[in-house]
Amino acid sequence: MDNREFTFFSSLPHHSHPRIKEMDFFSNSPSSPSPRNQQHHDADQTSPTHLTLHPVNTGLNLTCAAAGISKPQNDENPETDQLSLVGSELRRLQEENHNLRTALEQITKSYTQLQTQLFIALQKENPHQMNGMVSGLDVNDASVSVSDGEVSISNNAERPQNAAPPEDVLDRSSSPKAAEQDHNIPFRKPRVSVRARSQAPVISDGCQWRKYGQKMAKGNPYPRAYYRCTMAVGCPVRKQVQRCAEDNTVLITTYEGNHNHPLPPPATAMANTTSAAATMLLSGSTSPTNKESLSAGGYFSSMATLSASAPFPTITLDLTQSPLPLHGSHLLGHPFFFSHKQLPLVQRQPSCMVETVSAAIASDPNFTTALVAAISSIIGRGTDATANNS
DNA sequence: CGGCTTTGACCGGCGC
DNA sequence: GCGCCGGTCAAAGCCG
Repeated sequence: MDNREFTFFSSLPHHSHPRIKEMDFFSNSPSSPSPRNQQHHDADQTSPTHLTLHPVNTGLNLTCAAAGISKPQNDENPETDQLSLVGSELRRLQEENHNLRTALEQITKSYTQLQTQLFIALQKENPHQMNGMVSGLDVNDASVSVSDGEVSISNNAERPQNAAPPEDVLDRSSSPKAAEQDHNIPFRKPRVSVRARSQAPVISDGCQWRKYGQKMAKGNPYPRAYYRCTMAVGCPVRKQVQRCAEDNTVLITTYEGNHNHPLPPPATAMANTTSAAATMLLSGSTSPTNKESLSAGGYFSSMATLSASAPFPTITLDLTQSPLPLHGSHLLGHPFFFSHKQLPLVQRQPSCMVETVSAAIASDPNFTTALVAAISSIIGRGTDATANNS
């Protein structure tokens, strides 16, 4: 697996350091090597009570620390000048930060698109090799597209050559044989599988589900339950819930199909974030080493895989590493896995995506739940988008 | 009474 | 062709 994404994103903090170095507001020395050192300076020199500066709230603490400095024996004018200097520097840095974030957004977007295009091009150029890599996908009929940060996973074998509205796609989902007869191509539905630790029989994901069956699956002592989405009439989305045979604390939820209705707010909010995750997952694998799965380059390699070993192309998210691998070395650089504590002041991502995910990871115990619903929606929107584009 | 779960029957795909 | 298996159906029962 290549580490280009890792290198790309993990380089961000390094790039940021020289900028942050200029933001040593509290040190008498104009050059502090890092925000961490900045904190030490602050605690050691200006606050005998070990005033700690949270990296995210540096601005707030800056005000407090500056106000807390009482040096009556010193002349007031140099301090005022210093404050004004700090203020102007802060404004300059904010502007610079804005520019950097804009540039980063653009670069990230371009990079993701290029990765996707390269992957598709490689598939077409070397179908035999790629067939070995994605044995379950009909390479010539599978496509991955990214638009506006949203990923579209589609298998053109599922739909006719002429344009078809989402409803038609959904209809075919319920009658796979018809699609197979029409195109003489095996029908494959994309799926999203989420592994999460839960003692509950099922994780609530904001949608309403109705159980319509339960079976004992081979090789697993735990029954597999079948659910159908009942949030809207005729919604074809289904999910299977089963405990992991090896670890009964792990609940495996597999989603299939496209919602034909708006998602609940929690799922909708997370949909954008997980679409980014899926984008990274799909775009990071131009040279997979595993023949059965396309592992996400860099950040998602430890928790998400795109498996095409059939019969269904399946994205699997492993959320059983609890807590989430926020402290894993190669995840630190990914926007998806930024925690607030690790975000330097000027490197907070501009989109609400990062805010939402970071907050969810850090504080929301239902993160997994929301994530599940969101991923489910991604597959739906992706297929719909591709169907509409064709 | 409507919606949901339960559970055995049924169906189609697939491998031998 | 047969049996296995996964997935779905639908009748019966439960529950608020």
